[in-house]
Amino acid sequence: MPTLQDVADLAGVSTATVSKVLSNTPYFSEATRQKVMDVVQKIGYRPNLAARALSSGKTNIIAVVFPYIYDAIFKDPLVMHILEGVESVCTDAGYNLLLSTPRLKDNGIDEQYQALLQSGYTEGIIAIDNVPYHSFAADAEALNIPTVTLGYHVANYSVRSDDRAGGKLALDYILNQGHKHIGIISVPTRYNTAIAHRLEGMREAAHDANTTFEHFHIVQGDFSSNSGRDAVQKLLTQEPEITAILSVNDRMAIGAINQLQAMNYSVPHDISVIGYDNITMAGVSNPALTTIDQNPVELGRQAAQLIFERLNGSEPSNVVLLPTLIERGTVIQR
Amino acid sequence: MPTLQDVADLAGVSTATVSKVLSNTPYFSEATRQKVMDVVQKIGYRPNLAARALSSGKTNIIAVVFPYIYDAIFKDPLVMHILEGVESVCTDAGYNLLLSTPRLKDNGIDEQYQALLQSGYTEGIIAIDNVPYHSFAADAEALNIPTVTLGYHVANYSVRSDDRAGGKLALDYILNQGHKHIGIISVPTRYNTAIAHRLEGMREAAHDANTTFEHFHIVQGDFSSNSGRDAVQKLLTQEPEITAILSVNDRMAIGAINQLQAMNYSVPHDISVIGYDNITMAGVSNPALTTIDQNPVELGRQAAQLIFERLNGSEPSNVVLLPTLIERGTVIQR
DNA sequence: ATCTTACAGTTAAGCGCTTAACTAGACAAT
DNA sequence: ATTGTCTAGTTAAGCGCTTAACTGTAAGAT
Repeated sequence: MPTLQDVADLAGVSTATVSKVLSNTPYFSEATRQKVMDVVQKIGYRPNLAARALSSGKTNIIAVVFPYIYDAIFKDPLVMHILEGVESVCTDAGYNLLLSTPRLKDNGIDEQYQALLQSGYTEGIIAIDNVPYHSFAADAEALNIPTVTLGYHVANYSVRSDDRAGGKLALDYILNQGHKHIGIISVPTRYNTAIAHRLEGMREAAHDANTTFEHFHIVQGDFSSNSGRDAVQKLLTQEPEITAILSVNDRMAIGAINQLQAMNYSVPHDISVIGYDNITMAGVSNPALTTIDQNPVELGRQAAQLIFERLNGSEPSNVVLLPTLIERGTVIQR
Repeated sequence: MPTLQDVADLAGVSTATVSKVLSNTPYFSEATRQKVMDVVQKIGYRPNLAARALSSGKTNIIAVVFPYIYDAIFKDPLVMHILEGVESVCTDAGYNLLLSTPRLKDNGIDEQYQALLQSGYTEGIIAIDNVPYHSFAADAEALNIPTVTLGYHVANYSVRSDDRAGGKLALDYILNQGHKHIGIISVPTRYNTAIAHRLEGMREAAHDANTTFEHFHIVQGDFSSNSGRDAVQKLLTQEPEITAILSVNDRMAIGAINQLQAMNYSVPHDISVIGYDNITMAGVSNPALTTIDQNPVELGRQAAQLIFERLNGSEPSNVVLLPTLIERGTVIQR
């Protein structure tokens, strides 16, 4: 593999000059630039990034951190869509993407993650950070690595979806369709701040509609569609008159629909269902699921943009994206 | 950030000794080992990987290469499951994962991908490589970077699912259930060698059952569930007596089911459907989809294992994994 | 008593870049 | 004629590791 030295020799200049030309640092003449670039082209020189990293600290690597916790992250389409957004911006900026999936250990520290942070490899970190009891982004910031958070942890430099608005949007919609007896499928919120916000939004919607959130029936699942099935059974024994079910994610909503159909309820005619996330499946389930879209690709994009702004020395402000309602076939007027 | 030199100074030994201790290279005494490790522990030293990479060529980075082509890879659950398997093995081996999504350019070369390959960052490459007209794995091998292929391209060092066996498995099953009038939803095979093999397997199954593949009706989709819907309509106008439909992926199968239901056919009573891939949705669709599972997580695992064997200097042989039939609710006896 | 051999550790070069500090010429201003 | 400033380039140090080559000691073999 050709080195800078090779280029310098062939072009008849010093390595410093080659380096300057390649990084567009003054001062050099147009003639020299040409000479250098010709050689670069000819021998197919490309810089050794490890050497550059060691010497300059610029690694051209952004790490995306997905904590490997309660839920298999590789099964979560939301995560993948975020990754898609991050990828597109990083690629355009000429950066490489490193995937880190730290585990939450008993002593609070994932050795490997810590080693990565201290390895000098990561110029910046984008971390999904919505587990209440540990912030992987904070680990990075502690080492002065520029970090952007997706979620609710660190106040500085974060992008997130407005889950409160999303929760409100969902319940507002259901209430506006005239539903009174409503069931909610949630998860234990200590696992997930985002979900807590969605419930807050629902509480707000209830209040605005002059009813109280406590009036509704709420059962806990664990994000899986099976837990959605179970939830339906609990819900219907608690309150057989339910006409609408809100789920805090689509998978449980789809599980709920399947269970309802198995119990010979018709969706939406007997019972309406609304989900949250707009996963692919929501568009092709039967009937197609009405749900809330967080626009996760855009979340990822914005996060990547924020990182680059930080790397360029500016102080970007947080971004909060508004979710949107996707009306499909599982909610009707009552 | 503390350096090797710091450790050496504090432990009262040379950097060479520290390096030896950390890499377990003989010769040093147990006493020295203790001294060094104590200091390492105390000041929280962790090696700078860029420096190590420059000096030794070992970067601790494996790149996973997903060509960004016809289909948005971040939407493909198969890719994600493979990634999951790769991740688990790499993490256990203490390696970091770099994600590369090269584009297929007109001149055949993705500058950024090429730059990555020549950057010295990647110790090994795992490439999904099933686009017939370009091998990204070959690009890497050309630069002497150990590569493992997922797919059909390079003969040396590859892991793949036995798509021929899978195709045969699917059609055998349908034929054994007594179906005679069969429709097949495929895609243009010049896009995808794996699909071509599945069709080959079906051809074999037909032959074994003393019928001919040409006897069946075959229509082309594009992997999307919408194209599955369209396919059903074409299929039923071509041959209204169809009692079973094979799709080469689950998404089209699910689209097909939705369309059938919309047309008031009952699945499986009027028409049986079998998919391929066993995506999450297959388990929770209604009725749940009978399909073929490639065990993609294991594919990823095996690929990672192969890479590490290559890095350790051995010459592993290719692995071919057998897919399995997942019997659920969309196929019945006729 | 001498020669090996094994062990414990050090010295120093070098991986391929970047960059601060320097040189030297050309031109403008005083 | 002197000083200052700008431009175009070079020299050389250094980033934090690894590793080949070397030194010195102690034990074992003859």
